[in-house]
Amino acid sequence: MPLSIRSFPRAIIHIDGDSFFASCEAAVNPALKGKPVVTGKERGIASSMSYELKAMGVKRGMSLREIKKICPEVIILPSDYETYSLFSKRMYAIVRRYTEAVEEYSIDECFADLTGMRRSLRMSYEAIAEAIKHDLDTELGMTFSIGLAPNKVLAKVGSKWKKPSGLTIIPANRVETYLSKLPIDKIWGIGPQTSAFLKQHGIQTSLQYAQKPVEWIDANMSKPYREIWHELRGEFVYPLTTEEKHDYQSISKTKTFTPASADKEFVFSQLSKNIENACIKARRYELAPKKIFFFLKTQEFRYSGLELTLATPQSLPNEFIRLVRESFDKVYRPRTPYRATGVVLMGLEHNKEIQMDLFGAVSEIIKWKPVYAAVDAMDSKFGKHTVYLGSTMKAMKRGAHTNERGDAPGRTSKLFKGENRRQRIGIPMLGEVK
DNA sequence: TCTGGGGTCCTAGGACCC
DNA sequence: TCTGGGGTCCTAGGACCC
Repeated sequence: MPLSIRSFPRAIIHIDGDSFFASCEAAVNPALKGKPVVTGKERGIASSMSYELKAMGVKRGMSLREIKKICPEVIILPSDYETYSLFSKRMYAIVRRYTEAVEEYSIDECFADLTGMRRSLRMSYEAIAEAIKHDLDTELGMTFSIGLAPNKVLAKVGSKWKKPSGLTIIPANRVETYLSKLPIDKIWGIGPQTSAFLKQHGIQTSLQYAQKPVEWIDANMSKPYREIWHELRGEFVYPLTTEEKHDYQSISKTKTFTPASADKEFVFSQLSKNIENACIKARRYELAPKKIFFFLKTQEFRYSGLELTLATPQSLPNEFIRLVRESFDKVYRPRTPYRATGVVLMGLEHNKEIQMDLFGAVSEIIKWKPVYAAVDAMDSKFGKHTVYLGSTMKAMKRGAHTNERGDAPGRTSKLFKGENRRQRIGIPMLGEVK
């Protein structure tokens, strides 16, 4: 019995940039086209690689040393997220020429809802998908893979079906063809834990999962996996999130440093820097966290951390740094080499909602406000960390010669030429925060 | 996969209230 | 003082994604 006989109740496309970071690099520098290119130099492991390298068996996460053995003429580039984000924005803009209903899912992927567009565009869904692909490929100078299906999960199956540069259409009445040989762990949202569980119950393929009786699904699976089951059967469950992001549940900043360090002040300054960065982001979205979680990560990848709560939600780093300083010794173990620190800001409220009842605390915040407004203005003019706190200084100095991407001349993208974005002045003007 | 960095959502259980 | 039932909020931990 067919899973679903309805034709297209909805037409959802998923668009996925092929080898996105490596392709952006080649689009900016055409001399790289057709060459084995990998990004991730700053980490020493591959984050994105061109199809020339994929053909040789190079995979994400592989060490660059290993890749050099496989392909001695490989071109290794550091990640340049500013350029990639720019291409990402261009991708969204092109898709929006066809429909406003676009979900910006990640830097190299988006969903769009084409339902009802056949009439206004006088094109079939297939023709619309082809036109979008044509515009993306020619205008961005790289290829994209597209899936067209009745929902997001199946559109994802489609975009992965043929890569690179594929366009795969999965109508509801042909779902079985695509799912019958597709391993269940290839489905978006089904990870190693769930596929191991399903395997124990004799389920290997996506079709076997989709064909399980609803009673079995309800009795054995939690909500996310019940929803996936419905989508695999051609139903529309997951709506697109098309509004611009203006809210976060949490904001986090973590940074690894090599080599690991047992120097207490250095480790603390790394935390201080992460706090500053997280607060910059919170202010950009006008969010005020009321809780902070900070942690240290040892060389052995063990974590120790602490969660702290503020009397008043706010987004200026001073108070967070003071709090973290106070309880730092509860987390830090002397003579232990740490490889990373991180902070997570939680309980985020929109600034307007902050009540003005705790007079002392609020007036303290108000006092600092103009200072940070100026800091944010300088950052947007000259680049991040034009100005930073004294407690962050150790981290800034060391950053220049550790694994920071750095701002070496010549690596600044041509796309930002003249904008002076990467310039760093580094005046510790706010002084030490105790 | 010898391991970056940034997120989301769901579930179960406890505290507390009526 | 005890019991029953129901609601809300919060937290910790798990699983997954790019």
